[in-house]
Amino acid sequence: MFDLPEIPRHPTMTTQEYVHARLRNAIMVGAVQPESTLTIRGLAEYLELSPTPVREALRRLSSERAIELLGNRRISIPVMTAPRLEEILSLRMTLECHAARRALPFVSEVLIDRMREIDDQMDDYVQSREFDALTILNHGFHRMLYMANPHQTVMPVIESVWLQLGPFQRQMIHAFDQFYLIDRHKEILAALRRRDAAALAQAIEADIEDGIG
Amino acid sequence: MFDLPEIPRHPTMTTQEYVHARLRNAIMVGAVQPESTLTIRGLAEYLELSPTPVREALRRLSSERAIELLGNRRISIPVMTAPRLEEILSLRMTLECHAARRALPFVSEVLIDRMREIDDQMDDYVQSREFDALTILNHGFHRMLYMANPHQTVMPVIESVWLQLGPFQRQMIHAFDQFYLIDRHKEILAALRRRDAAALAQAIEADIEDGIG
DNA sequence: TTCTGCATTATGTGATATCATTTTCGAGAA
DNA sequence: TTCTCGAAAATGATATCACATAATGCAGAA
Repeated sequence: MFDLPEIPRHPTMTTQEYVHARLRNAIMVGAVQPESTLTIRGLAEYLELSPTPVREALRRLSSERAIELLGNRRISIPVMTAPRLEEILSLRMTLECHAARRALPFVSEVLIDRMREIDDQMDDYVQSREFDALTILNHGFHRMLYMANPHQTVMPVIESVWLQLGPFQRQMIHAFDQFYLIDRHKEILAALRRRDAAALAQAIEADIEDGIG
Repeated sequence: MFDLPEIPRHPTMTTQEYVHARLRNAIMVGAVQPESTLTIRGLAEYLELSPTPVREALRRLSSERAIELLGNRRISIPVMTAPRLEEILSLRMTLECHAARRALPFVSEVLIDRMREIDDQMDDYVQSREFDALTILNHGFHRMLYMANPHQTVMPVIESVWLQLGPFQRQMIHAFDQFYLIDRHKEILAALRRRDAAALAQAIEADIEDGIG
């Protein structure tokens, strides 16, 4: 019925945080099918814990627009339509360009090197065809840039957009040739080294655009 | 201790939804002081209901970044600093310009007329100095424009940003002369009538900029 | 076979109980 | 007076329970 990839649970985590993180990860990498029927009690039984923390985790995911809590006892992954996909990708471009532009003044050579390391790791995962790990690394690559801005407030919003694109992650990442994505990352790194805001925005837009396939 | 403005409760609302709506409204109009100490049980007692729905509402508000659930049993309104305020306002400009640009093709004369009606109402509330209602109406004015886009996905994000600015709403709205805000609305309406995207974005940026005071 | 009611089951919501931790606050020491 | 320590109270997290309601499935009719 469910197949939620396991994630490590740190001892400091509350049960609700663990459920949230596990569901979030599953949705993000596209492991939850849009047509799967979710119930609070069903998930609680699957995870072997009480409904209370599950309900709280689901409510949070609903606020992050990863799922929809319909009034009639149905929980669903939002249905994707062509206009909605276009809308979300457009929002993603706007947000990530905004974040990149405002992070640029805080970007150091050390940071660029660390981003390049992630990109190198991604090349390996492309070889071994570990797509879920690839998705996580791709997000990590972008996150590292945007988080350079110590005052940033946009990161949670971007994460929410990534979540909304999650159910299509596997389709996109399978259907599409990965080399484009990687090349765009190289363009992003080059723009960062030159501290070229315009080129950076253009590279990020192209990177996101490629995701459409 | 608390003073949460009452709101109507529709019979279809769950308790959790009611608590969320009431707290959200209170934060949005700036009725919750940043230094006020919130507890789940304290709020539950004040609202005369059990802690369960209160905790769920608080978690949702935390996901919307209206409040922060600190690990050590403290719930707080995020502290505002000058760089954070600048960051949030910058994000608000980016988001609302994006939303406006993408709503413009769907804007009708009827919609513009309805926006003008809200603006007229605002003039009245300025006279009677009903600032909380003015805040709600101002949001309604903007929301009506952005929601014209039937596929929009950005509105919840903008609402989240409004929430984060909530604790400073009363300060801003008191300290600042309202006529600027109203004038900017007139500029927005004029740009809409001309279907002038550039002027629209400029007017919205100016409207948000004025909020700084 | 297909549709319609109705009894059964499943589900979400909210209240309550319990437990581990943190906070609070006062007594005694410095 | 101010600081330290520990007992008492408060708090958050989770499990469980009760209730209303929605979904399900089966029996009988068409």
